[in-house]
Parts: sequence; C-alpha cells; structure tokens
Amino acid sequence: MKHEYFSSVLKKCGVKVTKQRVAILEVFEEGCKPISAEGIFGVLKKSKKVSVDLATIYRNLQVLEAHKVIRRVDLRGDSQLYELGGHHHHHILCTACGATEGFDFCIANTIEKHVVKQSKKFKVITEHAVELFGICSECVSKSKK
Amino acid sequence: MKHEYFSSVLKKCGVKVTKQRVAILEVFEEGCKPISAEGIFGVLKKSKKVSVDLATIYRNLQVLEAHKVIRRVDLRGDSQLYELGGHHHHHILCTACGATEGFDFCIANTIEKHVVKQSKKFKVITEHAVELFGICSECVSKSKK
DNA sequence: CTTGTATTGCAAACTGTTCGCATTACTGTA
DNA sequence: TACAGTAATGCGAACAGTTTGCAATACAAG
Repeated sequence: MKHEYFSSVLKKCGVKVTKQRVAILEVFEEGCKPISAEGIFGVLKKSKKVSVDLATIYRNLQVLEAHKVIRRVDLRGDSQLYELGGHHHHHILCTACGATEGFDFCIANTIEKHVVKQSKKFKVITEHAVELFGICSECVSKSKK
Repeated sequence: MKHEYFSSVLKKCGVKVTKQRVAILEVFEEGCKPISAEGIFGVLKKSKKVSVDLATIYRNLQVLEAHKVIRRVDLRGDSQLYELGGHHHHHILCTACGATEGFDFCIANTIEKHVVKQSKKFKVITEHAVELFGICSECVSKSKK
C-alpha cells in the first residue's frame, strides 16, 4: 500500500529505495501538515520503527525537494518546513498559536500575467509563494476574554 | 535632510536616536533592495563612516521591524532579508542569479476575502507574503548560448 | 551471491542569529 | 549646560539549524 506507493515514487526519481526514505515520506503523509527536519526526527524517534539520523533527514529533504516529491513552505518559522508535493495550495498561519490551514484556490496566475506584462526583466516565472498570516478564531476569542 | 528624517522616524517610535540606527536606515534607503544583517554590516564596514557591531544590527532589525519601519522579505535565501516599510509591494527573484525586482500591484485582498469566506478557522488576516520566483531575461539568454 | 555505488550514521564544522554583561551615549530635567 | 537615569552598544560566548567528511552499510543490477 503506502509503502509500495512511496517505493515507486522513489524509483521514478532514480534514487535508491531505503527504509529511511520511505519512513520520512510516511511521516509527511500521516502528518498532513508542513513539518521540519527536526519534526520528522522527533516523530520517527517516538515511533521507534526506524531510527533515522538527523543528517540523513536533511540530506533526503534536499533530494526529495530536488525531485519535487516535497516542496518547501515559507512560514517564517525558525526552521524550514516541507510538505508533500501533491496538489497545489497555499497556507495561512496563526501568528498567535502557530496553527496552520491550507487553502486550495490560488490567483497567482493572475499576478504572474501582470508581472510578465509589466516587467522588462522577468518573463519567465517558475514558482510562487503565497502565504497569509492572521489570528485564528480560537486565539481571537481567547484575547477577548 | 535624510538624517533628520530618520531621526524623526525613530523619535515617533519612542526609541533613542543613535548614529548606528540612522546609519542602518541610510543603508536601507540607498540600497533600495532587500538586504540582510550581514549585508548591512558589510556596507557599513566599507563606508567606514560608522562602525556598527553585527549584534547591534540584529537587535535593531528587530526593533525596527516591531515598529514597522522595516519589514521582512521571504525570498528563501540563507539569511533573513529586510526592506524599508514604505509602500506595499512584492518581489520576484531570479533563482539563477539572485536578481530581484519589486512589483506594485497586489491581489492578496482578493485571496484574503476568499479565505475568510471559506475558512472556519480564520477570519482575521493581518499580513500576507506573495513572492514569485523565475528566471530573469538575462539568465534566460545566457542559458540559450 | 557478488560487486559497485549510493546512502547512512556519527562527529565535527559552519552559518546565521541571539544573549549576558560591562561600558557608552542618548534624552529629559534642572 | 551639566547631570542622572536608562536605553543602546560592543564584545565574546552561546545557540539552533543545517551541512560536511569519512568510514561503514545496504540497496540494485548482473
């Protein structure tokens, strides 16, 4: 199932299928939220199924990002977060409690068209980041008390 | 002129007007581009007008950001970049050579409305980041050679 | 099963950033 | 203009997150 799926993903990338890599991908899938290297390390340490070195995690995050299996998420935290590549979406972060939520729609294409039209320097846009920051309803009600 | 202007900005913030702070703000104004603590340090070192410790720069970046005199820019680099608060805009970064350009229009309000409408969790949005990544025309033509 | 090479674990190095503390220099008041 | 109180600075050391070198390991192809 999952294991086989991730194996095939790794094979398609042309990299070796190791238990560490599969374990890392499983953490991503189960978590459903952007997570850091240290975060993955913590999850795997607790689970005790596989022991993976932190350096190995960092190296694999690079490999997986290069093959677009995962992508970086810029949420202004102390450490770099990643999530499964899957479908395109963006995030909103609660600056009070750190809660995150994804949102599916994206009008970056519109922005990109504008930029390409107006900019002399840039005609090729390969990626974009759209992240919102706010206060989640829970924190709003807390602060009113 | 500039010096007096920055002094008044600092006074409005209720912080002391020091030559270091003014020097830092001058670097921001002259550079016209997002710059890092280390970057500011380098500029000031070369100029030799004022010597400012790196720790002082970091501390002041925090102070200035807290007072919204400057703002953070998330361009996925090794270090955190900042720019003068001034008018609202976003950036596009060339992933090949690091060149940046600002663009003025912004449809984040539209996205924000969507999010507020669709999300149960978030009704209050305070900030947003919209950054594009691409290849600048110069790098495109270089790669074709 | 064997072999070649990618990958891992471990420890050490590095980089960007923060902190503690004594010294300095702003700012408000006399 | 001098003075006192306090915020801000410089310096060094500490830190967190991340990267690297290298020997040992384990995957993949034959």
